[in-house]
This record gives sequence, structure tokens and C-alpha cells, in this order.
Amino acid sequence: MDLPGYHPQQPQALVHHPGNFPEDLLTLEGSSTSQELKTEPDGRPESEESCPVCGDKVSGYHYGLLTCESCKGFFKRSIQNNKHYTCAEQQSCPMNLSQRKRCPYCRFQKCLAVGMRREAVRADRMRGGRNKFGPLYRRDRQMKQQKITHQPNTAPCRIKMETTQTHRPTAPNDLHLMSSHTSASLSSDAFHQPHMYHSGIGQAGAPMPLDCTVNTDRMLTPPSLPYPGLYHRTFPGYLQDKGEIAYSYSPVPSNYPLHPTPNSSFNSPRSTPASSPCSTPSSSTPLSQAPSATSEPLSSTSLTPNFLSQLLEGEQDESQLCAKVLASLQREQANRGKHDRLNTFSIMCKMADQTLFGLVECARNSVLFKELKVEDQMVLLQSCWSELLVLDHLCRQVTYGKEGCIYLVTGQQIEVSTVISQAGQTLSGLVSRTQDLVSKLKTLQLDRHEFVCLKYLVLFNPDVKSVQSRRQVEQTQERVNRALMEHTQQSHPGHSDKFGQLLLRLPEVRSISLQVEEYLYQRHLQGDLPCNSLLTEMLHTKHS
DNA sequence: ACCTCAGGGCCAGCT
DNA sequence: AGCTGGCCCTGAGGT
Repeated sequence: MDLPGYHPQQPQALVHHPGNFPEDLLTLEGSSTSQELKTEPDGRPESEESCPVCGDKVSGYHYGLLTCESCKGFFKRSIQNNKHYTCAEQQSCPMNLSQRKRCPYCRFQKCLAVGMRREAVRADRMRGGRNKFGPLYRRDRQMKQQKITHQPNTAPCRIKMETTQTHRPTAPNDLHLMSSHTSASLSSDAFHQPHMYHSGIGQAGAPMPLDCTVNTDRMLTPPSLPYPGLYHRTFPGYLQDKGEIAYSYSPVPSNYPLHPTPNSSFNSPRSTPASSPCSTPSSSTPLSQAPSATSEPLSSTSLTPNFLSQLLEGEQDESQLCAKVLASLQREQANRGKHDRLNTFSIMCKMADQTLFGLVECARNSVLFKELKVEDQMVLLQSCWSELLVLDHLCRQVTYGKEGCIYLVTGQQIEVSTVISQAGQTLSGLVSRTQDLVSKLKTLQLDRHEFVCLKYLVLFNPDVKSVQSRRQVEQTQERVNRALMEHTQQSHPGHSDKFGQLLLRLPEVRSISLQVEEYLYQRHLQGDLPCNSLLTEMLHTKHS
């Protein structure tokens, strides 16, 4: 039935010039289209992206994700006609282009499992217009674009940031990340640089992916750098095996309970996935003593380990986040000219932006969050994004940060004293406050479970204005609260007040985050903040 | 004003 | 008859 010359949603506007690198397409902005994803570095059209349900060719975003036209229609009809299918087999029928018609039950289940959203099918059947998922689609596109840049052979990461003296005038509080005398390579080699969280064989003298210096004589020396070997061990596998999972839109691991009931997951321990691609240091080990990414057995006495490990499952892996951020910085620098280097503040913003991006994605993919309406999800995220960023930063410092240093998401460290001496009043004040909080959390031996709980307590804030399902948010917050309480009691029985102490830190997190927002907004008004970032989008939403 | 694109509807073909 | 899926219409939001 193909009409000659008719190509639905053909990317006519997108003319990719042969020879161009993909970086010109792989922007972090939300203006790209899904079709842009189908372009290879050399300009050849990539093999069509396949529908996550049946593997057919996708025709665009439908009901929450990229699917083919036929699954779009099938899903729409199923919802509109309130279909209830049954499976004649074991509810695990193969789903592909040739067999998708055989079992509508399994097809529909797959639609739901991959993330198609019932609520995107309009009850009023109104035609046209844009849907409410616009921002989410944008995030998804960005994630997919990042995924592409992580794939070997599709993202030439050969950009070297030369070690010339930067000519950009720098603000007084503009920390200089680029070394003026050493090789500040932001190349693919960065993926083979030392890191911190894996123990490994020392490799003194290895170059940094980005030199963290404020002035050259205070540049951090290799011994203070994270342990080497992480990238060598992590990224080859990650790029080939984990990248797909890490950046896939598909939100739920196959063995992940889709709809945990308040009681079931809370009271009846279930077996957890043996290993997760996003495995994080679990167990009750204090973060500062958790050098390995390998999962350790959970404390089995708790009533809530399963609930907590579910939450932990959704956490993104630090090394993957690190890779993403580095890749994003590479892209950004590649898009700039040799003499148009990112200044330190911009680099920091990019780091924060990518981190925020990961936090949002992580929240969206969490089981608890998915139970909420999309409107509520967005309202909650818009309300607490800066707190999540601060919490994330705190967790990183508690886990990996050395005394007197700030540990960046890229794995680099900056001396606090240097930052404070060179940053402006506001920024240095912020750093001091944050470091004080880090010390307190280190004393409290904050562990990863507790960090995740704090994150969800902040996220599920029933006091946020315009939350529709307030009761639901409240219940979830209570549930997380209870899990945190039980966890602290069971993992730290000698520390009876740990639960209370942790909760007492949240107002300070809130306060710091508000100050961060204010600071960022001021810099934004001065034109210092990179445009088209999630960060600026969030700032705008709050100030509008 | 025009463009984009993700909704919904239509309907020929298939089972 | 009911389902499928390709094509087209619609219209809010973006440029």
C-alpha cells in the first residue's frame, strides 16, 4: 500500500552531509527528531531502529516510546476498545514481525512491559496536538543520542583538547579545569583513565581525562587520582554489553516486579535479580568503605531488603554516569572550535546537567515513580531536582571523596581549599556548607540504601503544590520512610538515632539546594549558563 | 505563518 | 466479522 514517494515522517528537514561527524547531530538539545538517530557517523543511513515490541521498523514516538506503526495501532485499539486478551500458551509467546499477530495477549503485555503508556491514549479521542510526554520524549532522545555516542565505531571520540593556554577570560570564581601545561586530553583515552571506585593496580603518572587544576602549581598529582583500571575493565564491556541496557528506554528489567503492592514487596522478601547491569555497591557497608561495584549479599534480617534493593536496582552505575558525562563533554568540545574552549563553569554545568539527566531518568524508571501520573512525576521532579543533585553530590563525596577534596562525577578531584580560595563568596560558601554536610554524613556512615531512601523521601514530597495524587505520594513517602527506619535499625543497631540523624540532614540539603538554584539562576541571568540544558529548563520552570 | 509530530480515524486486506 | 496495519487528517506547541 506504499504510495510512491510517500514516506511518513521522513526527515526531510534533516539533510546529513556526508563527511560530517555525527557530533553536529548529537547535540544535547531537545530539538532533534527520532529520525536523526538513524544516521551513522559517515552520513550513511543507519539500519532502521527497531520496534521494542516486535522488531519492525519504528515510525516515531507512540504512547511513550519509539514503536512501529502497527504496534501503535494495536496498542491504541487495545486501550480504546478495552480489550482483554488471553494467551493460549504460557504467556511467553515470541514477539517478532512474523509472529506478532499470533498472540495479542503477549503482544499487549510486551507493549506495557517496554513502556507504552495507557494514559497516552486519549480518553476523549481528541485528534491532533501534542501530548503531555513532550519533555519525556526529549529526554529519551537525548539518552538515545548519548547511547549512540557511546557505541564504538559510531562515535569517533578522537577529539583532543590541546594543552594550550586558554585564551578565554575567566571569571573570578571560574575554576580552571584545563591544565595550562599538561596534556588535558579529553579523548577516548579518557575512557581508560584511572578512577576511584574499583580497587585496582596503581598506575602512577597516568594522564587525567580532564585536568582538574585551578592553577598549575596546585594541580592534583596522580597519586591523588582515583584508582586506575576501572575504564579498562568497565567500559569495553559496558560499551558493548551494558550500554544498551543502561540507555535503553525499556525501563524495567524483565524480572523486575512491575507493580509491587505496598504489602507484598514490603513484607515478603522476594528473590532479587542476581546481578544487575546497574549494580551498585549494595549492603549496609558504609559508602566510604564500598570500593567494589560487585553486589554483596543483603542483610537478610530486614523486612525491607527487597524493597530497598528494588530501589537500588534502579540506581545508575557511577562508572556509566562518568562515561556519559565525559562523552558529553567531548561532544561539546568537539562542537566548538579549538579556540572556543569550555570554561570551568560551563564544564561544571555540563557535569551537573548530565548528572541531573541521569537522576531524572533514574527516577522515571523507578517502580515507585511509574505508579504516579506523568503530571505528578513532572511536578515532583521540577520541585526537587536541585535537592536530588545535592544529594547525589553528597553521596559521591561520602563514597569516594577524599578528605579535603571534592570528587567530581568525572572521577577527578579538586582540593576544597583551592576552590574556596579562588571561588567567589557565594560559591565558596556553598562549598563549605556542603563539605560540612559531607563530614556529618561520613560520621553517620551513610550507606547506599540510606542514600537511596533519602533521595526518594525528597522526591516523593506530598507538600509539592499541584500534585494531584497527593495521598499516593504521601503513602510512598511513608513507605520509604519506614524502610529507611527499619534499615538503619537493623544495619546499625548500635546507632539507635541514625534514622533521626539522617532525617535531620534533609533541611540542610534543602537549604543548600535552594542556594544552588539561586546561584545558578544568577549566573544564568548573566548569560553564563549553557543554553538548552535540562538544568536551565528546570531553572526556568521554577522561575516562571 | 508555517512546521513538526504524536495523537486519532479510515479502510483495504487478511484471518 | 473482527483484526491488522499503512496511510492520512488533525491540531497544540515550537520556530
